[in-house]
Amino acid sequence: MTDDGAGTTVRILDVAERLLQVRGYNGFSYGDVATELGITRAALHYHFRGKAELGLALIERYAARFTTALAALDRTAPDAPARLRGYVDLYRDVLSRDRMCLCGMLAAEYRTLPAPLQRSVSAFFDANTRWLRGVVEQGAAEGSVRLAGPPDAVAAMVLGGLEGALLITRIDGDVDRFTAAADRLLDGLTASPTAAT
Amino acid sequence: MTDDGAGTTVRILDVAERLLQVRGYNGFSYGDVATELGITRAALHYHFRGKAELGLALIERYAARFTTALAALDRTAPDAPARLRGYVDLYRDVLSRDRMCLCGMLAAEYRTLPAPLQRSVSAFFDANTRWLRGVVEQGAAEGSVRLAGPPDAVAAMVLGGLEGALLITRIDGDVDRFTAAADRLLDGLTASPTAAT
DNA sequence: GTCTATACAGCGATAGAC
DNA sequence: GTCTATCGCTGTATAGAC
Repeated sequence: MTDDGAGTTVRILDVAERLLQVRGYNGFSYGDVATELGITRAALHYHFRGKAELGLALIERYAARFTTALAALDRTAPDAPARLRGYVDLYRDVLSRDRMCLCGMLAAEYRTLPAPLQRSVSAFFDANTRWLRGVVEQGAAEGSVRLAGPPDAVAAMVLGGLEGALLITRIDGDVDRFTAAADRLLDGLTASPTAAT
Repeated sequence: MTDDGAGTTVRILDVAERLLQVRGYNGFSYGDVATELGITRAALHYHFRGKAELGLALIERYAARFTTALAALDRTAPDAPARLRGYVDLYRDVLSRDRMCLCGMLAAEYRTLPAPLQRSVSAFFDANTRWLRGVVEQGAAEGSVRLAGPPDAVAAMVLGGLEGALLITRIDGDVDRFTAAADRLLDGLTASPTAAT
């Protein structure tokens, strides 16, 4: 391979990603990352010109992973309700690792971010909303999803609902409470009132 | 009155509150507040021993205001659906001033907060969840709310859904998108799929 | 590719004058 | 109640040795 041997760049990304998801962009420093890796801050500047570049790389890697996961759901999930359940699972996995969604965290700090990061965060949510809108439109067409409003509004509700449930339940790390809240969110969409989980 | 003349303490709280709701706890400094008020950082330390004490005062004032607003809803709103709509309005008002919910912001930064702030943030969400649970239980009893699961889970869904919708729509300040998403959140609760109210 | 050394701005906080 | 002055620490970032 043509990487840098031990894959220092990847190890930096891994550590920084965890710090960003747990503490936020303004809550971790180059020093935190360097200390944890046993290298110096100066060494970090070799791999990433500055904190903004590191942050941008983190968003892009995260968004790429998400895109892959959504494509996998498109392939494997048989129908819209299954895709929505799979989408919820993506968020629950984040919570079960004691983290906030990387872009949800950056959404809170949005006004303090360098412009390129703002653009990437915004693009992440646009892509998620588009995917969700497609799923609920498909579900409405095949009769498995009940649309009580414009597909865009339903997509925004699902996206916001999951980000918010993550934000709140992460306080005490209660995965069951997240799951219960997410189930209520979905069964207003996918279930007839008699078939609750 | 027995205040400090021009009400400097209140003016500090007002400025700091806005900075906290827009930039987050780790995104503003004593210097930011002092500069905006035309005083020095040292003067700030006269009114608040440190940033943590300022933060605590901000949460407590915010929570007290919220408690007052919820009590007002209990008095003025005729039934559960009206109370829920009034609750949504509280969040929309925050968004229309281009801010994030103060405690929602602190929830994102939770892991970086001093312990007293963590306790206060946690208490804020507990109080909101209790109030929402009471409202949906009342609504279920009077037949105006359809409970698809435990009242606690429904309350968590509403709270998380609104915090998340706020978090996401604040990116481009789209109040209409927030309203649309919040409406979808509520009409899964207050409308039956076969017969809207 | 990683280091030492360093620069410089900003942070929260304190002491003491006015 | 606000100021000046100062402290100690941390922040990001750079230059240049190895």
